[in-house]
Amino acid sequence: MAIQLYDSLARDLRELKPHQPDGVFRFYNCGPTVYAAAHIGNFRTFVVNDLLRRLLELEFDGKVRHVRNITDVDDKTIRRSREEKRPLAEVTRQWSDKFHADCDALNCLRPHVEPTATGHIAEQIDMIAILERKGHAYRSEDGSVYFKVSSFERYGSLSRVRERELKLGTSLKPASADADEKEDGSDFALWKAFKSEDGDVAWDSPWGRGRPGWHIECSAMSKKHLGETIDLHTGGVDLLFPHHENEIAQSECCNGAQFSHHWYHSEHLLVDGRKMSKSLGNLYTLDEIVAKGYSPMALRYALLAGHPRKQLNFTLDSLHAAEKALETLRHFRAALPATGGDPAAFAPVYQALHDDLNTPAALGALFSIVNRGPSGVDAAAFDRVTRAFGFNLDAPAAPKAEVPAPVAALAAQRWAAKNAKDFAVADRLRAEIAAAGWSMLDRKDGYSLEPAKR
RNA sequence: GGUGCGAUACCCAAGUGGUCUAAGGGGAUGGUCUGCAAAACCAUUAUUCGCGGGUUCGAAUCCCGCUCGCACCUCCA
Repeated sequence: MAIQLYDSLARDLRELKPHQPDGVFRFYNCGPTVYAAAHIGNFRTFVVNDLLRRLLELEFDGKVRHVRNITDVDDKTIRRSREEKRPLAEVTRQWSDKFHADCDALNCLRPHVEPTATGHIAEQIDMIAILERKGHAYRSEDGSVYFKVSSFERYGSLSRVRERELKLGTSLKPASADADEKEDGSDFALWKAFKSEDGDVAWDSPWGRGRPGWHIECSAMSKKHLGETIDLHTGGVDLLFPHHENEIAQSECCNGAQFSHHWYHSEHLLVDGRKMSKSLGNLYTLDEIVAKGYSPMALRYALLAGHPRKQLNFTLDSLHAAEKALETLRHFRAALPATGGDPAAFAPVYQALHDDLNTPAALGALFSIVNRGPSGVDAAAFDRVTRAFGFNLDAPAAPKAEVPAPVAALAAQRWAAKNAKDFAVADRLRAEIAAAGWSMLDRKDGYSLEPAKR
């Protein structure tokens, strides 16, 4: 069964397939802005895209070209660089590295190409120049260049922004900082003239010194690395408008060709039923999750436990559930015979994944198989299916915490008491160890200590 | 004000006209095992799907109304 995926532009499920004669599936995923550690909401999008990438590679026999950019110049990165009095490149390098480390921990495959905005200034300038030449862009007094939205008939087809604008109450129309420079409020910057706040971040261009606007980078990098027309463009729902709407306008006006055959947007993560925000204190990074004793793999599982096109309410309970579920999969894998079994047994799992990335249904189908027991299950087929999900079952469940000396001493005493069959003392010591927040696990030949489970 | 999404057991979450007396995970409870625990394994845990109408032989699923929640509306994945 082919992969069916919701298309945000067509507003319907559509089959994913390569459109170029070489049969390579071209896939662009809007990547992170590297000015701080990414949070778990960002990672939901990247984990979902990683799952999609894995399914595409299975479906098209590895003929997939996955591009995910890094936004390394924008208002936020510049602000961070100035606040810390460090060069922009140093700041963005730090957070790119951190992003990569986090993605590795979450078992996300590296994209085949990971272009940066600063590495594609010339390509962006080229596109802007073409847009200006074709009459889709204009210069303002200060040397900025704006895209003329009214010059693109189909503008708003992705987000239906036209309908929205018509009905928009005037009171809510926000005053944009550069409103005076634009001919129309919905026009957007292609090139931003240099301002003193930009410090030393500036490039020469036909319009003077400045820097590219945000939207143009994806159009330029997509064109360079995948061509004028791609098979799929993805990102979080927040990018639907204005970012992707603007990308379509720029790319199609510049190239005179359809930009992407398919658009996909994954929904946002909520934390404890609310939007993540610093003021609510519910914004987590991967490091914070790990510090709470959960594994990155559990986070991956938890992020896939809800349907990607539905808001997912993330809670620490969901990480606990994920950790347990992964443990069940590990035990099941260990119980599988080396060979034999029906390789087609996991078809319902793939079927659910191919049906618009229905990860909850797919996990349900997987556990239905697991619950029937290991006999007759093909180990290699099981490994393929866990690899498709991107679950690395060899990854440690959780980092080992250091046992405090007093707890270790109590444990040694209890082990001695137990071996002396002084069970009253042994039980008392177990209770003390538990009160200290630890569990003592007895085996025939010894014992180990673990932080107490909730 | 506009746009979109959602409401399924204690929590999370599939299912969108009959195979649903509703998948799956967590939790809880009981059992096997264990000196006792833990882990593992086994079993149980919604005749019901926000509320009220309607359509249909048949509805969690379609239609109408209502209530509640969430998100988005110019640079946030």
